[in-house]
Amino acid sequence: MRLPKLSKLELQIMEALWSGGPLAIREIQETFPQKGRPAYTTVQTMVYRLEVKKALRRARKIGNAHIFEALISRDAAQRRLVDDFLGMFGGRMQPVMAQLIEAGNLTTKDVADAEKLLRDLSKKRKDA
Amino acid sequence: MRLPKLSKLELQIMEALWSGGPLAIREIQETFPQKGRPAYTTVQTMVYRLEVKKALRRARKIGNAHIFEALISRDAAQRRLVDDFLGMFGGRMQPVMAQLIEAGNLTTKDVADAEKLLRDLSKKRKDA
DNA sequence: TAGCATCTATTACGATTGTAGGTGGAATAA
DNA sequence: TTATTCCACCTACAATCGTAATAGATGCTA
Repeated sequence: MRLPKLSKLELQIMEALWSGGPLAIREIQETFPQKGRPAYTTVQTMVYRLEVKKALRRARKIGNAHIFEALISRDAAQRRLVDDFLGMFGGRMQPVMAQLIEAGNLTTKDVADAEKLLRDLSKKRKDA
Repeated sequence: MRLPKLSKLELQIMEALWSGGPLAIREIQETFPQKGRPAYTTVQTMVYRLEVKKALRRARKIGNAHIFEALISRDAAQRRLVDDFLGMFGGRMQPVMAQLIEAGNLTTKDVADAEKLLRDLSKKRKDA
């Protein structure tokens, strides 16, 4: 499993590490909104499981608390997520786009940005 | 659970019903490619579970075999799928698009189509 | 009608995910 | 130094999913 599959909660934990640097479990837990915040031990359990999956590791210790850091990149994790998602649609992009647009998730600006990104990317690929 | 969450396999089964009309379990099973086709009873179990979730129902009987039909629309199911997916990204569209494009999942044509769809849609909304 | 093929219905099991309690040890505050 | 707080570690458990076997009923075929 080069790129383990991460659940939503696992992703939220990874997100804390990606954007907040190495953190202790208590700190990760506190990145969740008070409303509906999971128990300390719940976060702990998920962190341990992420450790088993080699998605993160213990970087050092402060007092008796472990400090964890991400081992896989946000990009890699998201890539995996997108792949799985597309798999749900049989890999066909068209219905996905249609769905995004009809549900109003995709704005004109998003599409314009996408266009620009595509242009830049194809240019870069030509250059290389 | 107005819109139950469907797994990949469940979606594939629903897909058979959506595109193939009411089907018997054997028929659903045979829509899977020979290579890696799940056992008859595996499909059966999933169909039963979809029945409990009210995603499909027994429409009638032929001989002693039940014929199943979809109760939820492909659109509704996909909407749910997209929502969950966006939830994984914290609801932010931008990283999703970036990911799709960088992974090469999104072509120039896809974006052009999206643009057209957006235009048509905003026109329709203005008209209404 | 006897037997084979086919279905239904039930049951089981391992993996994953979300949830968290309990126990004991370490750090800190008084 | 003692009491309180915080943390680590282990254990548990229900729900969901994928997988399928088994047993019993039904229908078709020779």
